[in-house]
Amino acid sequence: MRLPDQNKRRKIAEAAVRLFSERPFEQVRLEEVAAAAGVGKGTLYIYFKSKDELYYSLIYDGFADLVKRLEEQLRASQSDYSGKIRVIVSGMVEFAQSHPQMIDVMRAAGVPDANSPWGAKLRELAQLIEKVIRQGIAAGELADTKPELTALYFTAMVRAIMLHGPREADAQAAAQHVSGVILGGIGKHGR
Amino acid sequence: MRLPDQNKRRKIAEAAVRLFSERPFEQVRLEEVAAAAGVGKGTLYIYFKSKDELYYSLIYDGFADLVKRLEEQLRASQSDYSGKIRVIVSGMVEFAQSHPQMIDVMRAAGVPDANSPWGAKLRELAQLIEKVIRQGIAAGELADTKPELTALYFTAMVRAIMLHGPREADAQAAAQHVSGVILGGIGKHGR
Amino acid sequence: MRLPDQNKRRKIAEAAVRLFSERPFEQVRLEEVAAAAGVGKGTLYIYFKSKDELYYSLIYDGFADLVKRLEEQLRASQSDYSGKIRVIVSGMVEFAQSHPQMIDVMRAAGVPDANSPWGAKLRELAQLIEKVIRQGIAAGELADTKPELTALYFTAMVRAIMLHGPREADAQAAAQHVSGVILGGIGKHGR
Amino acid sequence: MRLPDQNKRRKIAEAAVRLFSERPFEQVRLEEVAAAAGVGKGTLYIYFKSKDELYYSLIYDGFADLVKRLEEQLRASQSDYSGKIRVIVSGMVEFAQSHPQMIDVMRAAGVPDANSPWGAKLRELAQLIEKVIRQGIAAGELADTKPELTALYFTAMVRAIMLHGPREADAQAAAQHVSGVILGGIGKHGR
DNA sequence: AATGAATGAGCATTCATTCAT
DNA sequence: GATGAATGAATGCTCATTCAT
Repeated sequence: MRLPDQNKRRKIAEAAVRLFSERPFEQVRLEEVAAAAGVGKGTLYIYFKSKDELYYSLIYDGFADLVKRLEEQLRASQSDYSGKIRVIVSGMVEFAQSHPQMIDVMRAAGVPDANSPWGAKLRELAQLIEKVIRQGIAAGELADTKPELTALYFTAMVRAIMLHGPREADAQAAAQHVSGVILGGIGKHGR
Repeated sequence: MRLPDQNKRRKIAEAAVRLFSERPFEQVRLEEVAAAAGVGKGTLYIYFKSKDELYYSLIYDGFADLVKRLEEQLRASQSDYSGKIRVIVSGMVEFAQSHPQMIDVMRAAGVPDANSPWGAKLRELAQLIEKVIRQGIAAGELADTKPELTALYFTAMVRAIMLHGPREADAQAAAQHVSGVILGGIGKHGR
Repeated sequence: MRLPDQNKRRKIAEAAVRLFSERPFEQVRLEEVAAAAGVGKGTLYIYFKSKDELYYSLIYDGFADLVKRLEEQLRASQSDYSGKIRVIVSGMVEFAQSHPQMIDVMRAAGVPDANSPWGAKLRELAQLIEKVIRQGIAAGELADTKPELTALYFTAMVRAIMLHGPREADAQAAAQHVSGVILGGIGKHGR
Repeated sequence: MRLPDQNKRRKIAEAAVRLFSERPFEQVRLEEVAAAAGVGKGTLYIYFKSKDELYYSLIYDGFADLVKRLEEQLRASQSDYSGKIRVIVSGMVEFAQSHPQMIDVMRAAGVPDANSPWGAKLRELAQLIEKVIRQGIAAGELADTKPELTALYFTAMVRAIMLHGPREADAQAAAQHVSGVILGGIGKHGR
């Protein structure tokens, strides 16, 4: 008797992420996913209850991973709040780079149901960012009238660059730019 | 002999926009679109070659409309470049508000094929924004190292608010915030 | 525009009855039914909501037809109650002969849900028989302590002959035998 | 080395009979049977070659058991032929009562292939009954032109009562009624 | 032009059976 | 012997598209 192989689950997830990032949900056949993962079609159903569950669990895992990384990086960071903002943006860009699929996966997954596990994770990410901004404001280092909206811009901007930005764009340079705009805007100050 | 009835075409387009904004592409049945438009299923094929063509032509028309409005508003505007930026953001938010479907329609439509008509329109919008920024820089009023990236942020931020922003959010207040962040960032400039 | 063709519905029903009588429900593929009926697979779903509905509507129609025939034949018959019993058995055997499939179709359909339309029809048949027996009893011509059980024997006996009886068995001779056993059993023997 | 455990085989058979009597063949999953029997799915295949074999062997065993009981009861009985008929019907009803599943199991099992082991057993039952009738005729106690058909009625009538008869129906009263109808029909009425 | 009946490719999911452990 | 993870054939149903009327 073989035991449920978590390694196999990972192979399936990886194959699925790849395919779901290439084509929208409904155009990905589970048969392909199985073939790409090197398993039988039925095996998918041992590890995931349905196509939907497979799909959404990928998104959830992706976000959960990102949130976890950011929390660790923020905890480790000793910098001021501008620095923390840069850490967040940089982390998000880096994540988007090493998981190029996730961006597309997220694209295809419409507006999250607030109650869905992955919708909750997305909200968690926004709240993490919002918290940092508020702390920065309290520390007198940042100024923002609607941090909850600004938090949304982070993901939106990173996503925009990843999706539509020039392909050659050096990721860290892009991250710098995003951080720069968020922190300083494009208006000339000091005048 | 009846001529292709442009009025009927519009009724179909309106019904389609409504439905495509409620559910993703693959979940909208042409039969529903026909029913909602009050025409027969076969009639759709007189005015649109296929489901895809119907869908993408909606997006194209939406963007074309937006670009046209913005060009007019910018031409009419006498303000400085900060003001022009505000005009653009405000126009985009207003458009998103009066065409709440478009946002979702755009969401569902993956990364545009650069060659597709609607991809071209989207690019046109970005270039319009980029041009204003560059002119602002030339005029010494704005500062931005990568205007082509910043241009992307506009749509991304407006979209983020529309999709995930607090429902009560007053649209023009949100537009102000977006403009504010773009123009001034959230860092205290100590100046 | 073609109108829903009731002729086509009948062709489908006929093909389905044939196939369902050859093999049990789950072994009949709708694709075969469609092919046998000379229509496309999707056409089945225009006339029947699902495989189940197709199946049960066949049974219902079969029973409804039988009940209707029997009622007519009884109304036309001038004979005494023994004669009426013979009319019923003869009608049932004749029906089973001209619809050899129905017997098997009914076989596959387990115990009828009392609430299902076809369960109701089956009950109607039993009640029709029971009523005749009770009238015969009231007329002093028949004697039976449990007409509601006897009514059940009719279908059971006809079915048994059709399913397991010798193939050469002349149908009307078999009907005679069934009637004979039943009447011998419940007829008063002048003692 | 363990020997094939006949106790385990029986547990599987019991679980299977229960489930096959609740739902038709194709709706019973072997996984359930295994679970209900408290064994692993693979174990079923040690004791039964396939789902079909499991199923038909249940039916065979049921009929074999019934035939064996009837033969014993007939051998023990000292009564006349009417009495023997009553013994048979009573035995069948009793059997159906204590094996309520078998009735349904038999229902689901289409017309027996005459060559299948269980088809042969069913035939054996019919022949047992037929033989008694013929002996009764020879003894001048019964009269029947087609004992081979009458034999079929036994099972049919018992089955009808079990499947469709009123639930409250006292089993032995029902048996009496069946015997009564049959005997009234084939008994000499002193004329 | 307009219609909706007809079509059939396409696909998620189930489940009997196998086989590595 | 016993197990249950793995497999993939099999099938009901949907829906974009066509076309007879």
